Amino acid sequence: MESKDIRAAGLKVTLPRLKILDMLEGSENRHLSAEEMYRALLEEGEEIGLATVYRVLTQFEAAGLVKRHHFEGGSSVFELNQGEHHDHILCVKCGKVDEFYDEVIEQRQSAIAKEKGYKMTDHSLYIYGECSACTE
Amino acid sequence: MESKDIRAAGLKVTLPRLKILDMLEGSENRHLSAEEMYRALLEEGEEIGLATVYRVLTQFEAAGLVKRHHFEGGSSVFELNQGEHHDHILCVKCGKVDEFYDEVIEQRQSAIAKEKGYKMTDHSLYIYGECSACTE
DNA sequence: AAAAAAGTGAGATAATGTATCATCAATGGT
DNA sequence: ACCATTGATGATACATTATCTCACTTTTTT
Repeated sequence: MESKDIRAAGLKVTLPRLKILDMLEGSENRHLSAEEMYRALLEEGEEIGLATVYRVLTQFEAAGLVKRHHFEGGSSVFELNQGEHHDHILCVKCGKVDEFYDEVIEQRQSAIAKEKGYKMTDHSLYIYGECSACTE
Repeated sequence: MESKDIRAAGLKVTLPRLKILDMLEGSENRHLSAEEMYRALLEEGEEIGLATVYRVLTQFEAAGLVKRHHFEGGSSVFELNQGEHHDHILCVKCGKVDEFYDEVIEQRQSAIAKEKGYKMTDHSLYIYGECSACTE
């Protein structure tokens, strides 16, 4: 019952918000763009405007429910924020996205920020390449 | 004499191209957006169109003369590609950009790509934070 | 159930970047 | 140095992604 999460974010529980959360939880693809969600909702027969999708995702992001990523060359994608921080590696051919977490990299990043006199608030690391399926 | 570089890229040596290269070489700020360069050129009295700035920068990028970066939240910025690869750490308040290179991170990235079955072609790492000047 | 508060959808608008095309300039052979 | 060829330019139209506006609707509160 994800309506709890919505309420906890200080937002009213509305149909668009429930549908969007459902979609992020239920989808095969953990990383969806606003446009993709909008089209999928249309196909389900929901009458939800694109502006609403963007608006809701931005609110969810502010509330920490989802994470927004700017992958190279395209639109932003969103994924459920389920605790664990991770970075992304993606295939430039087929668009496949994998996740990883590397403690060494995390530590080096903190060390670098400190060394340069920055109070780190965020970081983004994307590795681009060709996945095994596309290389063959 | 940077006209050599332009010629080596298979491009004709034209005034817009020279001016843009000059600007990238001479600027205090190593990281400039197309729009910034366009406005600076206007102020210098050059009659160079914005489309030309974008076109030339894209060609320079293809030729390996410049690197394009997509920092969070804004437009792309360009910097001269002077050999050494490096990553960026930037201040979310004042926009300051610092560069760094960390061998450990580079190695871990390669290792992760291999581990996940990707042939790595590129990667981007941005650390965001507040610089020492802005923290006070 | 009514009032107050917040959310919604359609379309306008913004921001960034690319494509088109008539005109103009740089290069290379003479 | 001239001129033909090839490529480059600038103005503007267009494309894409995302946000803003506002009349109307839905939630929530009372």
